[in-house]
Amino acid sequence: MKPNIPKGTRDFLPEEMAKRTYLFETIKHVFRLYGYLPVETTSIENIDTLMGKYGEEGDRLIFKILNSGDILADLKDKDINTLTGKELSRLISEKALRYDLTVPFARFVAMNRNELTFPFKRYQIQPVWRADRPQKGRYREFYQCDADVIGSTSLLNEVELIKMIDDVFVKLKIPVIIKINHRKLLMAIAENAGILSNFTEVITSIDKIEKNGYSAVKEELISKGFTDIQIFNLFNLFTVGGDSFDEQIAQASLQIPNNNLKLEGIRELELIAEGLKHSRISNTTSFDVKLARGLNYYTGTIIEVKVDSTKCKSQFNNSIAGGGRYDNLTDLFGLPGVSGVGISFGADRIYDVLKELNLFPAGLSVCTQVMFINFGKEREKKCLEWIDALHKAGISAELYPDNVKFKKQMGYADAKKVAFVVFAGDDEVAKNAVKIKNMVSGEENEIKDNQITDYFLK
RNA sequence: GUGGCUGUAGCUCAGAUGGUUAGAGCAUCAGAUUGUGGUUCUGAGGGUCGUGGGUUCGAUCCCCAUCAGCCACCCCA
Repeated sequence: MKPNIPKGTRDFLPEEMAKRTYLFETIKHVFRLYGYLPVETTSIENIDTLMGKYGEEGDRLIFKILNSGDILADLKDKDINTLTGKELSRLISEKALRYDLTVPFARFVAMNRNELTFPFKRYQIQPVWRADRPQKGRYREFYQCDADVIGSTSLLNEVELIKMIDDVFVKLKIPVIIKINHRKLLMAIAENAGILSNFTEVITSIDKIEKNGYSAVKEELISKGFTDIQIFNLFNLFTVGGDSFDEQIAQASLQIPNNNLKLEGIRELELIAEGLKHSRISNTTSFDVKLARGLNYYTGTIIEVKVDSTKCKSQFNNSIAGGGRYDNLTDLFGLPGVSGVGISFGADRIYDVLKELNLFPAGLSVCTQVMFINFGKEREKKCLEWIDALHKAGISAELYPDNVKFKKQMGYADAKKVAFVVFAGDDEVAKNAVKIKNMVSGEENEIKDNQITDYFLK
């Protein structure tokens, strides 16, 4: 059969793995620096854990796992023709691949509440799966790198997470814009426009203003059944200007009529702005009333990160990190009153940007330091002893496994970018010596065979 | 789920108004070079031209269908 992998998935070669490891280690380093602890959760979740948490579109994109066994036997009492697609799907699929790391984490917290000390700060780096149609910067299997604080309503957490985003992208040398908004402000706007009851519908439309413009979004809202006057009232509140984060919040505060939601939202944003002032953020932070984010579970601060195309020549337009506060997620798993806030780095998209901008440091791939040429059965034994000594000294070394012609062995060393090749053939052994060749300079040195380890430790 | 573009060697791509045996570069393997790689030279292997059907004396090329990939929308990391 032809070897193939499902669309939207990828294998990684050693060279790519070296770069991915660099990326993951950079992010992990920041997570640890701020006191976040690692956890992992299962790849497979019960389907009920995931369904209904992400919105209608999210549900559609969940990868479902077909029940094992004879599916028809399980259905024998049901009339397939009277079932809806949804009902049928429930009967033949009880498990699914995780769609993100946040919802499984909420489930994890609710399950392990007695083992955890709150506020609990965790990081998690694992793949997630989405049954989306792949395209540029969009994969069906990709890694998320999440950091969340759960069990604390303090806005210091928001400040910390934004600072962590900044730290990561400073380290990676990617200029970014960190966009910030607040769901309560959006709700206040929706309330003032008299459309709060359709909030989630409005949200997804608002999110498109930045990309598609007001007129396109207006059309969409009309098709969703909103009236001209409602849309007018809605858009009227979206004309916030101002240069700095502070000014933008102040302007929004003037623009949006007072109600409880608005006052809370503004107050929280002001506290975050205050905290950020003392956090020495390098990248641009920007308040954006039009930022909405499609995930259902956010209730407070929302954050989205994009490449700052004014400061680099990146064409990458997708968000590369995102996050926000969710007040009721653990509630769905029987643990009420525990608020959480978190961020998620999209490792694969960040990888694409690093590649596009040529920002990977040189010399990332780790390779064998020393390779011994295989001169046959008699000579192998001594090589194994020398290699053992090198390994004990922490130097990576290997013996070519077959006694084949040198061209082949040297070609292997060359392709694998081995730094040094050691010759211990008849000529050298007669003198209790070995010849060491530097594969970069081509220079060769003959040394006593009891000094091999010292030579490489130098 | 909706729309557009593309399928020729392991990879990147040529190709002819429809006409014998479908090419190149890179990669692979072998030899020049039985104790020296990255350079060079020589040679070799590798293709049911995505799949199925139609038009035709004849299709890799034209038509239809189908599958796959890419891109955009939707949504998101």
